[in-house]
Amino acid sequence: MGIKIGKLAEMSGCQVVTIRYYEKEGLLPVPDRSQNNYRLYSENDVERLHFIRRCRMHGMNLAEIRQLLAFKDNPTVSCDWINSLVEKHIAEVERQIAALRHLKSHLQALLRQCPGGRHEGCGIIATLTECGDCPCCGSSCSLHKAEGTPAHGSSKSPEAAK
Amino acid sequence: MGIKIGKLAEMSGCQVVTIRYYEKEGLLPVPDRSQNNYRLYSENDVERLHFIRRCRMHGMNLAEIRQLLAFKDNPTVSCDWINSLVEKHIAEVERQIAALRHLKSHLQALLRQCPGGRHEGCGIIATLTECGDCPCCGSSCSLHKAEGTPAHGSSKSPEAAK
DNA sequence: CTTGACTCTATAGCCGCTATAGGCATTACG
DNA sequence: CGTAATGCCTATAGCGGCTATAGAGTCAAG
Repeated sequence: MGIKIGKLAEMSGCQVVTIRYYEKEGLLPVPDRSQNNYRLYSENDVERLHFIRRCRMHGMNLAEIRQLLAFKDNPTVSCDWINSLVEKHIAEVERQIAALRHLKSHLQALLRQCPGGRHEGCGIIATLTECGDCPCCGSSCSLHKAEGTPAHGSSKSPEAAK
Repeated sequence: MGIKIGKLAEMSGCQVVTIRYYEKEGLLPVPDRSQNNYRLYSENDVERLHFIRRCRMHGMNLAEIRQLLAFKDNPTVSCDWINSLVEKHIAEVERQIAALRHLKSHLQALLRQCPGGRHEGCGIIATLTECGDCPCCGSSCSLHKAEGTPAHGSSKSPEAAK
């Protein structure tokens, strides 16, 4: 008892600022303070933070984690909704995998448009400029509509937790 | 010539605000204005916006699109870097697919922990609480580290463009 | 003449953090 | 004892790619 925030961060593999953020978001309880105003955590908090981190890695967002924590703290109703939640996530993951596979085939088709080394008339630019149906799957291709494809280009480098 | 922003939005399948946003970001040129201060676009702008949208659907971020547009406007150098860019995206997409597949197996494992209908001792909660190795792949499982898994839970519903 | 559809600007919010600035507390070393 | 390196504190702003809201001007139809 009396774990400081840096130690907790180390134990849970997340950042100090993230812990304070979770506190602000109401996922972690307001902790005791030492006489010099440092946050002091207990073993309970360690477990709770681990739970939160594990949920995050399973793709849960903070609102869902809040619900799960509320249930965990006070499991008065059936947990069927948790099964449904997980099923919903599985379906969403499957949707994303399908979208990414589709995207991949598009990108591969793009690559074939340009053999490289050329100084003008890049086939990739040309293909991206064309208004016609896509060479991969025609006018009904879902890439022609706004689809919930994750913007992989903007994902941070993992930088594996030290 | 003289396409108003609403029409352009309709033609390109994106929102009016998004067009203004692209202008602010320097992807679309500052357009002419009608005498009542409405933006007026040309066929060139239509093509440019289509190009941008198509790039977005291929997972390019705005910085990358800026580069592609600069090249398109003034293709003085070799386009090899565009091939590399697309290859980089393919690799990233593959990484995400692998991560999502892994995540899916985790979620499915979670589902098996709880047959449902029970009023306490939910197996999913218990599994997420446990500190031990994950039931799917042991302590070395990448889900135990911070991995660049897209937060599918927070993705907006596609709401397919009208 | 009012209603409704469209346009304009400016600002704030979304998510889950991450970064920065400025300051206090503790500890190690000389 | 001084001082430098940590670690902790608060508060605020920024990331990406939009989306939402507020408040106001413009225009055509009924």
